[in-house]
Amino acid sequence: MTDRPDTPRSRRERPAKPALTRDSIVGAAVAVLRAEGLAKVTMRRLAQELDTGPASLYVYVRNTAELHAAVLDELLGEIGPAPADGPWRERLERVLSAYTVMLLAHPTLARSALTTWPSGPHYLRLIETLLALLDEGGVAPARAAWGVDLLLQHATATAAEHATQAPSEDWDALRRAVRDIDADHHPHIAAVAEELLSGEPGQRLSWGLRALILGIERTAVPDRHPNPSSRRPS
Amino acid sequence: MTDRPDTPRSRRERPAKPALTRDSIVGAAVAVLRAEGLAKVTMRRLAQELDTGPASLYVYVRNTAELHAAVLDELLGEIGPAPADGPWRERLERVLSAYTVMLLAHPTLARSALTTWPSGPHYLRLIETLLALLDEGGVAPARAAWGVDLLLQHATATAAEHATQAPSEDWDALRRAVRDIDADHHPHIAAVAEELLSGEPGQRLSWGLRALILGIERTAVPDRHPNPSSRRPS
DNA sequence: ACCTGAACACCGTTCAAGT
DNA sequence: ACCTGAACACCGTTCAAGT
Repeated sequence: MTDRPDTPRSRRERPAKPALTRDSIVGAAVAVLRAEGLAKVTMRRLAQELDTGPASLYVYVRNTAELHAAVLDELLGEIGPAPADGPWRERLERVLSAYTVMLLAHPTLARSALTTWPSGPHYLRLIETLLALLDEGGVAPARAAWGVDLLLQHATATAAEHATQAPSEDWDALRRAVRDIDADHHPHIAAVAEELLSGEPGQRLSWGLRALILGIERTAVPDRHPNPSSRRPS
Repeated sequence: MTDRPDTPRSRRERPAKPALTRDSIVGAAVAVLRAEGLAKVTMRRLAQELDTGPASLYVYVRNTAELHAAVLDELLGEIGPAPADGPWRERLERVLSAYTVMLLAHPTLARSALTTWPSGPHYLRLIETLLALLDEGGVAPARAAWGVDLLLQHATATAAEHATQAPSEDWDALRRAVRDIDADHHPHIAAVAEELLSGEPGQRLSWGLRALILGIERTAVPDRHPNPSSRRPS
């Protein structure tokens, strides 16, 4: 922040044009995300922020989707490490909740995370943490591997669901449709109408995660190399 | 298609301007979706298709998200009824697979379905079918109600994951990252690297659905009215 | 190699004015 | 009430030309 008079600067009006690098682009993207949401994290807006034209960004970032993935990985760095004590199930649930809560602050980012596979360092660290906890719980490695995918997908999709433009407008429509259902044509919906709509978001997330963990523990993954002699009972 | 000379028509060049109704808009949307994908199902394009200006569509459709939801419900009408024989688990899996396969043909539609809650008649019919199958399997109603949400979310998210613009580009990045992982820093990832990436999409979907169903069956939903005297063991 | 101005080909939505 | 032209305020991405 200190002004260094010996630094040559061609323009005096702006607070020093930042060097154009991948990091400076992602940094600007995170700043805009925080201040105005993902909708404003566009190539054009970032170019403006970095005092250049949109075309320049394409030297460092393949496209908008890749940029959003980089932003997500950056935010992922901010969820703390896994809690150290307590039963593994609870710790697993807490890590995934923290991930979901972070995404809930930026649901549109969750939406893009479902489509573009993140592969940054913080995402890999999260996967490592989840695998370690499942391993600690004695979950068979193959199930754990596929399970991580299922758990992250659930967490991400749960956050993404909240990325509506007009919040609770189509949710209202569904609620009305379920409440006013014709019991003759849809007896099962009518019977559980209240339950379909009940529950705090936090309760439903927690229930979903626990159901998933149980299912992962107890559902055998198909053999990768179908070889009768090496088949172990599961 | 027959030309009826007695029908008054102000313009002779176009094949008769269709009446502007919600149905004609959704119909045009489905046609464009089939021919060119959801990316082209825009207000402007539809207006052009219906020989009017984009502003006219807003009389019948609140916004683009609502339009996409209507399109999804329309397509939902085309997946046949639930299979009649076989164990309930298998039939449940088959209904959800059919839903997923339909969405896989239009992954971007799956993406929007995660955000905008559909509430059309065909979607309600699907929910009814799922509840009926879970009921047949003896799954407690409250678990079935929350479970339907989980199952549909999984099916939708699985399809949405395939909605990449540049297919298998970031997936390649993740695969490289996992294969080249540093075993010292990420021992668990290194140990199951192959499993993380293994499996046919169909196998993983099937495994995921079975894990979910099991978890739903066996995970108790929290009491809605916490009342000690009415608490039943689960 | 890196950077960019300008262009191409689009968007969603609103609003005042018409019928 | 229904419909619309025109405008407002944007997009992502490419490419030829510059340094």
